[in-house]
Amino acid sequence: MTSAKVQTERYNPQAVETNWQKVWNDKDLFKTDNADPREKYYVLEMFPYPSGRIHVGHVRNYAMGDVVARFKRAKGFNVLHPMGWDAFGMPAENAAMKNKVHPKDWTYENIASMRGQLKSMGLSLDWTREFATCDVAYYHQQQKLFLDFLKAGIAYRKKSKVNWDPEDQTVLANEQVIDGKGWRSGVEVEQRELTQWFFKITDYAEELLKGLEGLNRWPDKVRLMQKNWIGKSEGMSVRFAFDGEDRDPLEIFTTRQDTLFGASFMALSPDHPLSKELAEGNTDLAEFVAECRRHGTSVVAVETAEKRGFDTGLRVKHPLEDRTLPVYVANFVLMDYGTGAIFGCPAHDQRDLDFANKYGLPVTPVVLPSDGDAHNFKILEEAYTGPGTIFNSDFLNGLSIEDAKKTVADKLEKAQLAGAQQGTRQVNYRLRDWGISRQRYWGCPIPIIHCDACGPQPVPEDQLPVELPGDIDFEKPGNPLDRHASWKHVECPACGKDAVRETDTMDTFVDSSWYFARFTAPDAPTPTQPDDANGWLPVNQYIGGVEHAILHLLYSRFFARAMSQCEHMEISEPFEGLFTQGMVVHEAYHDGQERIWYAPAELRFEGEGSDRKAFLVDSGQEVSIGKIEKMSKSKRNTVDPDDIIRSYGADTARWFVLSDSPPERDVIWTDAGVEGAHRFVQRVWRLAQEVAALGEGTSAADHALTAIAHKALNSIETDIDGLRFNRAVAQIYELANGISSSLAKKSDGDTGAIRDAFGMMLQALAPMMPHLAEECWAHLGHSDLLASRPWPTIDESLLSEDTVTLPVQINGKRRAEISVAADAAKSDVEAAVLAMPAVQKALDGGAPKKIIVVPGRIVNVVV
RNA sequence: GCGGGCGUGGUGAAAUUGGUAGACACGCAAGAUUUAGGUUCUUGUGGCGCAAGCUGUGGGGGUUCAAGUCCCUCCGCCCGCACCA
Repeated sequence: MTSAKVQTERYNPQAVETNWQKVWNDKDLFKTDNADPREKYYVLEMFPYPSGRIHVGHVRNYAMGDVVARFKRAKGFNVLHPMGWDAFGMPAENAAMKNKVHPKDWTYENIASMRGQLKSMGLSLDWTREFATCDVAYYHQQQKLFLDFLKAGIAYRKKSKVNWDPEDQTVLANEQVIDGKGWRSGVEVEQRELTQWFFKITDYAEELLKGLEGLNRWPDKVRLMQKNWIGKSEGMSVRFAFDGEDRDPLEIFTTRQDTLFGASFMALSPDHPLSKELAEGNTDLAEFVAECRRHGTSVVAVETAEKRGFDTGLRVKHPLEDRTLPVYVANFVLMDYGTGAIFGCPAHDQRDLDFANKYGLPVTPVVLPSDGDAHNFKILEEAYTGPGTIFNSDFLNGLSIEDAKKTVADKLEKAQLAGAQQGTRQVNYRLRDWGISRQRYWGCPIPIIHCDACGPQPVPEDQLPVELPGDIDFEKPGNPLDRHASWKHVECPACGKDAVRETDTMDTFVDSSWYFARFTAPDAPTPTQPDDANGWLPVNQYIGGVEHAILHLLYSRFFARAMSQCEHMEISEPFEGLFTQGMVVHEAYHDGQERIWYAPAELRFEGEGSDRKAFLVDSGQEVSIGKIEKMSKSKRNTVDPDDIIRSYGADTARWFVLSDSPPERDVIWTDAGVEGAHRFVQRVWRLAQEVAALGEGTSAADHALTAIAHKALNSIETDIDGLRFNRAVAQIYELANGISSSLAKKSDGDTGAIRDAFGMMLQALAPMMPHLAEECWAHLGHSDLLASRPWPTIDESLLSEDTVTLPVQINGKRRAEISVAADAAKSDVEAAVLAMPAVQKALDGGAPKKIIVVPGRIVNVVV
């Protein structure tokens, strides 16, 4: 140890962080100017629901976004990095019912405290663009959008089956129904027919599907999930004429028209109009239909349900041969897919086979596997769904499945031309229209007035916004808007007679389907102002949790198209790049039966590894250390970011969530990890003081440390661009190690190189630990702000070495190394390698069988 | 059931996409500094072995001069969808 010890003081994050936050804020450093001519870059994290407190998942999400924002700013982009609040929704109403606080007050108070928490993280956000979706100005625009959609035929009303919670007296979304029971009330959910507002997302099914192909900066996983959700299947609709009945033909949808000769029955959904009609005159059938309805929704019921049916006695004619098929009502046929009716081909569909076996219907195989024997191929308990050749099928015999599908489709379509109405090619999607009506108070009112004489009328534009009333009571269950004494009673805008407002509000997913567009124009009178939106959209980098892979992201993609159709903007995709980050998880502690859960702060720990034990601090009682799982209030395994920021500072928290774990993977929160992160903060500060104490020195451009710094910055740049923050962090550690060892053995003349390398390290650090970097930068005597400094220019000439060390393998095992010029010819390398003693020894006087030289990589000698 | 992903030291993980497996960090061990603890610094740290060396990326097999990476197969874990005709 040759260097004189520099007396260092400890870094005090609390004072330093608030100071720099104030400096940045006073200079409006992160306020975005739409007129700025530089290239635009829009980075957005999924905006939070104002639950009251931020959690470490938010910290991770916003830290990642902030790294990108600060880095892109340093790279010279005009960056938009805004923040807002997804503020409508049930929790506010639940709080109102429980604590007698108005949802509005509850929400805005939560926003105020969460805003304070986010500000303490030192995020480079443009706070002037902040809004909450419950702001009247925001939902005003949303109501206008709704009316535009209505005019364009994108919004419509229809009767539909919904999940109705009789306790809470509201409609529940499918994901709010758990095992057939309401997620909040725990009461058995009923199926009700209600008239609801829908968005015609199905009109965009094909576009939404095609658009996925172009989203190459989205995770494959999310694209695949959306593809499956849209669920395109190509087949045909086939019409079966009734035998001896004067009825319209029975229309079914199939993707397997090639197996038509194997058909042995028809099956209707219990909800099919024909089932309902027949049930009216048949009490047994009516009973069967009612029973089917009682089952249905819950996952368990579906899994275990036996295939059951009811023979209606009706018969239809087979479209391709001279025979008839019985028509059943069956519990496994869904009304809301296809036409609600199917033809059953037991040999090649497991459900149909189970059904046929139960009711003694014929099972005729028509697809023969390549190793099958046409005379002995039998289907007993397991349907054959694999590839093969068509047989037992008249004119289709010998064709492949694909050719048979085509032949049948052609034939039935031709028959249709001839007036026989037999079939048409058809594409079906699993995707359904989006029902947006919710019987709730705390949401965006649907701007419609119902008049007995004129029907539903849009609220005229000059009467917008339809504001939520402030005086509201939550004493009784049901929709408070509907109960309100005066709010809903209005005049019909068309005829002036007494009429009532629509009292349903919109699904909160509507609010989050276009908020990214609202950020682009801070004071826009229209939703987006096309000029601004078009310059900023699509969002260049969107970051959020994978739990929104389907609904939110699909709805937003739909909105981008629908809003473009209504001329609010001109884009099809809202998010050019998407990154789904992993969760922050933590051990959970319980009483052994997972009934009582304990917070980490209540416990002390003893031992290591498998001997590790946890005890209650108060009583000393031992508790069980449970699984590492998602932080949740109910399991009490949450960590409050405020505590971390108060004791270690925001930079430590940011550094911890960016380190170690790849950002798409879950990260385990541990105290040791946080302390490790904090030690690095202190170490950087010590380095800053030691470097500052060096004083000015001459810069030696050819110093080894200079090359290390340029290489590090170069790969950090690539890593941040690819959102591989954990690798960028590792690079910074290596650079810090390089600087430390140069300091330890410094000689006169190095000081300039050390100062320069440390400065570069601070610039690399700035996107991740902005306060610390800024403080160190100022400590080195700089008068400008690091936060507004451009990213350093990388000297390309320092990135490559003149000589490289190549591993030398003999028969694929590493036996030696050799130093050669980086641009050495293959033959020279070969000669040098062959002259090596280790190689000579291995060759034992002979010649090598083969020698492989991969320039800059490796040499392998095969003997 | 269908679809997708993953499996690397005591731990979190790297590996330029077929080219030195374990970068970086945590932990651990030994030593130094400190009044003590923490901090800090140095050295070591996949396993076996005194060593030369051998071995090693869930198991087995294959392709290749060369496999964590590609192919086949089995095992285990995770996620999504789920009677979608």
